[in-house]
Amino acid sequence: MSGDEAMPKTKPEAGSSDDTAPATKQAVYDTAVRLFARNGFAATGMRELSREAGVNLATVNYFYGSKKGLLKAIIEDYFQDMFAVMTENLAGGDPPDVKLRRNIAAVARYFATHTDKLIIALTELPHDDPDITEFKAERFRRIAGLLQSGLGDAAAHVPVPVIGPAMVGLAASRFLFLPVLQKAMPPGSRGMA
Amino acid sequence: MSGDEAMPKTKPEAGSSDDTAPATKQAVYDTAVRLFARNGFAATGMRELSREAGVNLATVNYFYGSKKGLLKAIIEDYFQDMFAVMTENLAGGDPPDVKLRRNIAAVARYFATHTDKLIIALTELPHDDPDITEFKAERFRRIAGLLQSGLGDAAAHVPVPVIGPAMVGLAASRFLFLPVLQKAMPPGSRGMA
DNA sequence: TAAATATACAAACGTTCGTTTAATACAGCT
DNA sequence: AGCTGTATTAAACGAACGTTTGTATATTTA
Repeated sequence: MSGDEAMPKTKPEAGSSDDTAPATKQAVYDTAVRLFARNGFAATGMRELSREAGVNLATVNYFYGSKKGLLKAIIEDYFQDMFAVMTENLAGGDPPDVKLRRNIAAVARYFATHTDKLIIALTELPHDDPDITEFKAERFRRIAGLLQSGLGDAAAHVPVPVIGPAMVGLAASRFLFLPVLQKAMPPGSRGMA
Repeated sequence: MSGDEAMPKTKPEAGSSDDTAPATKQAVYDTAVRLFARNGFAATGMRELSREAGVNLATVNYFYGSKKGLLKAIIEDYFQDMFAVMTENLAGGDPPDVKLRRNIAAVARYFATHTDKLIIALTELPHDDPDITEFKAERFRRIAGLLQSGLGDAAAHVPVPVIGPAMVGLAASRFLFLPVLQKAMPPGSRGMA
């Protein structure tokens, strides 16, 4: 159960969306990631958000145009991160299985360190605001294409429709719901469903 | 890839929560399941709900006390279904692996036929309204205990913390997100992430 | 029949929503 | 100093929110 592949890279990680952004904008962004992930997008109000961020109400719309614009900025950011991670780990001349392995490890590490963004990107998925759905769909396609081309001919043996849901299942069971289920179980117990 | 176990049962399935319920109450319930699953709980308004159900606005609170009470009724219903399915399929003197296999098959079938309820029970999970979270947690514990006791000593080899997330992963990747991801991909394409 | 109960309704309650406007503070620059 | 553009603010907007009230209509019970 060991390999000698190089340690897969997960990106140095800039603060979030824009390094030159004013502190106020950054506070809005960070607070939104936290609140959207914790309480859901629809359940998070602009006043709660601005209050928690220590920022004026109008500041949110000033920087992001609208509440939905703020959500899109977060999602866009998430997919840019994923794109960077996968681009880096699927590159090189290594055998496809090595590249796939280290890519999955890197993505899993990204999930673990950016769980809030993962939650935002995944949990509202079944709810179809056509606008957001299409926005996400376009990014999904690019990621899928990246995986497809990164694996080359080997993609026929590990097709995206197989590896894709597998990774979603990993993310869902381990990073989205597992912490919740564990919290739900009595501390000494050892079960969940 | 075949077995001679009996066909696992998924329950005859009553309409929903109460067979003696007035048509109005039933309409509210069915519409709520559909809208909550499609648009999310927080994003679904009482007026939209009552309009779609062809029912007066106040009727919802009359039968379910509050919007949150309606959500709880749906979740309660979902867990009762699960409890019934698992009780039935984990019973009997068959070897634990047979019981486990047919139980998973039955649960998967329930997921496939009641995807809306599954979405409602799972997607809002990471968002912690303390009230709803505790409500779900208590049901989770009962389900976990059921699996634990149904497998007997064999639960040590397939512990609930292993089989639980596995089933959540199955539900998430196959019944929650897969349809969305497929819809997001161009028809002729064959990828997703 | 008379009383009681369950169901359904329209209208309005007070609150909160996301967004917009107009004004101000404060840089950097000429 | 005056000008310019970015950043920030308080105040207000109409719309929608979940809930409550009061009343009307069936249905059941006695």
